[in-house]
Amino acid sequence: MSEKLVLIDGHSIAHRAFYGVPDLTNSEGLHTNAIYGFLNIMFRILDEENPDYLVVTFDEHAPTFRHKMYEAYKGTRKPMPDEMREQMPVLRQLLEAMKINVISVPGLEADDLMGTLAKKAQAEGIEVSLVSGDRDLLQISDEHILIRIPKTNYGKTTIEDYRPADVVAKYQVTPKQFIELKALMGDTADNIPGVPKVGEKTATELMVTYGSLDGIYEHVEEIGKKSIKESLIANRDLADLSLKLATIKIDCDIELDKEKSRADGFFNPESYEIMKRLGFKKILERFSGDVVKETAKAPKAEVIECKNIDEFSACLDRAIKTEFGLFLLNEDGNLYAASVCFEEEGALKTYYINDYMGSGQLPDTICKASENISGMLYTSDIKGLYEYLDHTSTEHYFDIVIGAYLLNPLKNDYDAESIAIEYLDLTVPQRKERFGKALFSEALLANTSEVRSYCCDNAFISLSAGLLIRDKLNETGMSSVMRNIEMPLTSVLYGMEKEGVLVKREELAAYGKKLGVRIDELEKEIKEKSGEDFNINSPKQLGEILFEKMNIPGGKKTKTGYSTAADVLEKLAPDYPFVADILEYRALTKLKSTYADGLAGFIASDGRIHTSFNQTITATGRISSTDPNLQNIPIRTELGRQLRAVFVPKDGCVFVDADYSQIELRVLASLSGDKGLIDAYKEDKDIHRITASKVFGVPFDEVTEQLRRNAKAVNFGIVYGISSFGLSQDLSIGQKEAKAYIEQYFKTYPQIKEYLDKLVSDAKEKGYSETYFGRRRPIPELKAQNFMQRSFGERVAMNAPIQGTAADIMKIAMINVAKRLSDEGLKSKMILQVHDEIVIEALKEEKDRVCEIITESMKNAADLAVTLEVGLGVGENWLEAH
DNA sequence: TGACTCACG
DNA sequence: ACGTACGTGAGTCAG
Repeated sequence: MSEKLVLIDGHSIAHRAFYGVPDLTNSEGLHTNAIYGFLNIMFRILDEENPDYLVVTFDEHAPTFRHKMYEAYKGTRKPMPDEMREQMPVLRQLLEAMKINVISVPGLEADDLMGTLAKKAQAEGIEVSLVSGDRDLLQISDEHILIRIPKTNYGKTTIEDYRPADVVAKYQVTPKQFIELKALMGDTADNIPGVPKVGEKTATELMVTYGSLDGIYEHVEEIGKKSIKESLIANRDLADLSLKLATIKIDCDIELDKEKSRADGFFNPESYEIMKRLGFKKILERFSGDVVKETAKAPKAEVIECKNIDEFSACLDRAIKTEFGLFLLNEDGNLYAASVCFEEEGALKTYYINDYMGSGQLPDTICKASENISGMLYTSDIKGLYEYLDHTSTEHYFDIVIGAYLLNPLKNDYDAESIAIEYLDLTVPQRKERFGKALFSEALLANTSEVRSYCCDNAFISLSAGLLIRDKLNETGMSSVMRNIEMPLTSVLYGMEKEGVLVKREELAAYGKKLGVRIDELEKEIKEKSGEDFNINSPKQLGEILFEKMNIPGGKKTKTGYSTAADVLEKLAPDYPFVADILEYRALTKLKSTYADGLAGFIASDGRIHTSFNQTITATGRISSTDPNLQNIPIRTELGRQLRAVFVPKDGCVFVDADYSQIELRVLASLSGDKGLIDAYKEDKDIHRITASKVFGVPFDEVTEQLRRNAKAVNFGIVYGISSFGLSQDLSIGQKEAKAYIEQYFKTYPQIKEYLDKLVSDAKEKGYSETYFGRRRPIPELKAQNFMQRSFGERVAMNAPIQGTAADIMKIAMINVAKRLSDEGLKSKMILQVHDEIVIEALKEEKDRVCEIITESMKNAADLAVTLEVGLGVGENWLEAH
């Protein structure tokens, strides 16, 4: 098999990446999107092709010969944006660290370099793949030179491959003719003038008819269109110049250094350091554990292994009087080992105890120590440690994961290793790199010293990063959110997860069975009507059946085929009963697989479902729920909401369910200070109806249902960061009409408009938005060049403070509810939260008191210009209570 | 693994 | 002109 070379046009791929990948910056504020996008494209190609050689070429900035020829004639290239310019040297530095042959020759364009290298490699019998964003290269495509043009859309990369046949198929000309085609039509981006009046269509037609530039001029008199003919004749010199400009050189004075170009050695300590600095976590995973260990710095604190539990206990007693990092090695309900890091005699020390097969007293020792902390405990994921810690108060606890989340809630995860990189510039191996897929119990037997190192690293990171994170929270004004909201909430959520919610297993099964019967009927009917045995759950197959086989109008969408989304199908359903069947089938299978069957798998041995409430996921400050998600249990359809009847209180209890009424709109009214909206709320009447009355100028009592619906949609839209398009979609009206509604709305409530504008301008200036309580959300999209991204940023700037403030209020309410239940010695327990709703499993005898507590706590969670109203329900199941 | 769809606020 | 509502999580298909 012949050898293979991948040649990458560095500048053009970086350029593509820069405009295709959303704005990214590392912790130093360096923009990284072009580098990141470049690497993704490069790795994608390398993974696909596994070449023997790899070369990346760059343009030198000095004007090149070909350009000079034209620049003398007219104009120059557009300058590179600063955000991209600053990335280029870093990219080259990284590629060089990866031992990649990076070539640039002053005075030579990347095209010419690549053309030459490709041809020379080909002459040696090497297969070449040439990667560029620039279609100029198509001219050197041949049977052994494949031109690959990556396109990045929505961060997703597709690659167009061109062999000569593909060039002919797409442009109707051979690669060689492609040069002349280009000479005729010109290319402003490449400064090729072309022949005036000749565009892509004319040029193609001429080339197809006469075969070449010379051919065209030989027959120039035969050309029918007078203006074209005249332009061709008058501009022969321009055509010749353009041809020279468009021709890529294949005879530059450069050789392919095969040894230097070997495609290996990418993942070494040097490149790891740079990737780490750039913050490319996903790519760091490509490095082997050995490289990671090599780059890891020497021990960060002296490690001392305790011989027995008493020794460790003594260390803990010293630690709890000061600031200390704690790490607990636990898995599957077992606590195996612990480490504690603190300053002693002027030096950082980490004490470690391995209690696997030891005294068994470790949990007790930890718990007792935690009750007597006078200093501050720093750790990660404290909610997962409350099994072993006293959690009646969180005053002396600091969770670095939550701290890091508050500082930047946009990250995907906050494991200790990433925090170490970001805040300490310290690389430690991840669990996977140290132990692979082994359980801790297995690793403790196989590799005790690595486990010790893992534990001690973590305790060290908790303390050192914790102190930095604490300081940064102070600097950013978020220490109050941390201390008064997030940390107290950890123990509230722990309690809710531990309590869980009782589910009637048999009724859930019966519900699923009932769905199954109807699903089978529908499936049979759908397959009969369509005359086809196909997978109804496959959007691809379904789309083809609907829009091709059955010829239903309402055609295309999406990259992969027809859209079969509900909003598309709903428009068809009235005319096609078949489509209505599909919709019903979809709704029922969703209910069955996600809820009936899905939830059943989560019922624990105590008959209850214990979800996870995640505190570090959302960009706005809401909590989320997983495994299972109990925040999206159906309610909007009758059949779906029946499911809620299987969530029940235990014997002797009822559900008390409280929800905020329009909390986000009330927050908006308060924060904006809009007199009209605040007064509207004071009237204590249907807010959407009042809005309709004011906006549409209709007396309150004469507001029709339709008008009220419209006003409601606008109210929602405002909270989402209104756009006329979005509103028009929601209401199925024209965009003009939607725009008129919005303008009318802003005329009615002028201070809302002022407030929203200010949110956007403030966020643009600061780079982040802020809730009433000081929680921040960075909005890098506001600086994007791309209109779409920037508009998104603007909507986010309007929505995040509103959604986030509402989330803060709810969290405060939950903390107060939990505190009062506990202070008053009540046994009732908060068990669920669904953003604006709380469910309490209340003892029947405590029910009335619980209703008072929850209502008061929620109403008084914040002091706003508008009262927070709370709806209350009591019932024997969730359906009844809500 | 990503795209699509759909459940909730 | 660009191509959209804000915030989530889970199941399924198809490559």
